[in-house]
Order: sequence, then structure tokens, then C-alpha cells
Amino acid sequence: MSVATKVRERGVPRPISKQRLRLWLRLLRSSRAIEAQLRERLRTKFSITLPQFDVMATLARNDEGMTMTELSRQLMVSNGNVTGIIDRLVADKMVLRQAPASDRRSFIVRLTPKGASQFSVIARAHEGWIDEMLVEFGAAEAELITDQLDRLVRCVRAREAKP
Amino acid sequence: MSVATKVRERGVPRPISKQRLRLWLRLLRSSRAIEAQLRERLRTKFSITLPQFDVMATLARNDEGMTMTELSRQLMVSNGNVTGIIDRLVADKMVLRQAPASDRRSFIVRLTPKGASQFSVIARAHEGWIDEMLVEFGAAEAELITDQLDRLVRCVRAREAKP
DNA sequence: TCTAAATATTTTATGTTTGTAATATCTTGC
DNA sequence: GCAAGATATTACAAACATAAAATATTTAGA
Repeated sequence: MSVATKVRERGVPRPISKQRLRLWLRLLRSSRAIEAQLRERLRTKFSITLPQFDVMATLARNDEGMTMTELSRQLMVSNGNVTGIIDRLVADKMVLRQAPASDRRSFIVRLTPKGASQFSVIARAHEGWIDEMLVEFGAAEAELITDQLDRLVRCVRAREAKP
Repeated sequence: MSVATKVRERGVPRPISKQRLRLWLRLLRSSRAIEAQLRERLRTKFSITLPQFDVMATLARNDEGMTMTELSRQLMVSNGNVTGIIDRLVADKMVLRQAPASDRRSFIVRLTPKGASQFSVIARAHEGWIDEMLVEFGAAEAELITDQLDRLVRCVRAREAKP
């Protein structure tokens, strides 16, 4: 199914799998480098954690609110997990839980006005930090890499849960 | 300091920072997609966590062992954290702690023979999984992206802890 | 030299996030 | 009404970050 094993002469370990491994390690290192800085700045400047910011960003894109399950799916995070993050955001009065009349099993979670205005401030700062961190990358180049990573995600997802 | 704000006519929000933001979000999504699969497979096939595998990989590259501080620096993980991971690996008899005669403050951590042989098995499977996940990417393309990410990491690191 | 301060290494403590599994509650199909 | 499925929470273990504490080493100064 794969044309991968082509260069393979005289006992040389095939370089393609090593090259792909290097790509993965670099991918990991890149996202960790950025993540570490974001985490640090969110903590010191806004006293918020990265997952809490992720939740607020997702809720900001869904103005009418979402259920916990929708939230956990969009965040790619287990449902049993979102509960705790929401708990803390509720304690901080950034989000609120609403019980919909239709389905009493679920909750609708949404940003409070305070949460929405706070988020827009943080989001602006966040965009600025990224802009600064990636300042060497122009629009065309950033778009090129974005497209390659898009393809990578599709390639990986297509092979998940298969075997 | 930045040439970033160039396209900026008629109140249009500048697209470059948005494009960089997209790049970052895609980077995050890519690494999480791969990470989730690795985590799942390591757990089901080898009953080991991803951080434990990371530690073993680092120790395998340093055959004579390392101190906890060296380990936490190479892993980009806080030192107070490595303790717990090592504790579990020691309990599983995969690594051992040695007290060096030279510096009685520190410990040398290294793989046991069992740990080393177990790691080589897992590492082979790991490389195979990555090879399969990234099968659409050829050597030249993988190398290109690797180089771009290398540059990205350097760009990000150069701006850390500065302001 | 000898004591005290500064430094280095690691662990412990606390809080947050994460995943999996088990549980409680509610809805829906029959 | 009851079984099957959906939804959210709770429980537990691992990982992670930060801060503080414990221990060992080095250095400065009298």
C-alpha cells in the first residue's frame, strides 16, 4: 500500500521512516515551544490556564451556547474532563450553565457578558503574541505550511481507529 | 520592529496576523492528532504512557545515564515533574537511580537492561506507527517541512523570556 | 580555618488538566 | 412500562506547572 520502502540498498536502514519520525519530533517540539510561552503569558498576564482559554474561545465562536458533549468534541478532549474546566470558569463567573427545557439530561454552557468581554481582551493579546512569535513567517509562507499541516491532519485522521 | 502590518487598507483587519494564528492552530491540531494516537497505542499495546516513553527514549540516547535536571531540560518538562514519572518507571524496574560519588546532591538515572530491551521493542513499533500515519509524505517533502519547523522553533525560542 | 551565605539538586505540596471507567439521570423506542 | 441509548458527573490515576522545602555543595569573609 505504500511506496515508502524504495531507497534500500546494502543494509542501509531505510531513511524514509526516519525522516518521517524526524518530522513528527519537530512538530512536537514546535507546538510545545509555542504552547509553553502561551501558557506562561496567559498565567502571568491574565491568571488563566490554556485549557480555560481554549474553552472560552470555543464558546465565543458559538454565541448561543453548546452542550458539554459538543464542547468536548470540538475541543478533542474527553467529556469527563470538560466538567472540571467549566466548574472553574463558572466559579470565576466567566461562563454559566443553563438547563434547557427540552432535555433535562444536558446543560447549555455559554459565556457570561463578563466572560465575553474578558475573552475579547485576551484574544487580542493572544493574537499579538503569536504574531510576534512567528514574525519571520510571511503570509504566503504561513499559508503554505498551514496547507501542508492540513493535509497532514487529514492523512493522520484517515488512519485512526482503523486497525 | 516588524514589517507585519503592511496590508492595511480601509479598516480591513490585517490578514498576516490571522494567517499566523491559523498556522499555530493547525500546528496544534496536527501534533494533538498524532499524540492522541500514539498515546492510545502505547497504552493498549505496551501499557505505557507517552511521557514514560519520552523518558525512556531520552535515557536510551544517553547510555551512561543522566541527572534529573539534565533529563527535565531535554524533555522540556519541569523538574518537579520528572520525579513522578521516574518513580513509576523505577517501580516497573525499567530504570534505576544511582548515587554518584562525585556529587552527593544528585542522582544518575539510567535504563536497566530490561528497560533497554523493552524500549527497543517499543521504539520499533513507534517508528512503524509514525511511518504509517505519515505515509503520504515522501522523504523530500518531510525534510522540507522539518526544516520549516526547525526555523519556526528557532524563531519562537529567540523571542522567549525577552520582554 | 571556620562559619555563614549563596548556589545547586532533588523532592514534596498544591492545583489544574487529562484520560478512562463507573455511575446517576434522563430520553426514546418498543 | 421497560430496555437501550444519551448526557453529564464522579472517581481514580497519571501528568504537568509552580512554589516551597530539604539536602548537599561551594564561596565569601572574619
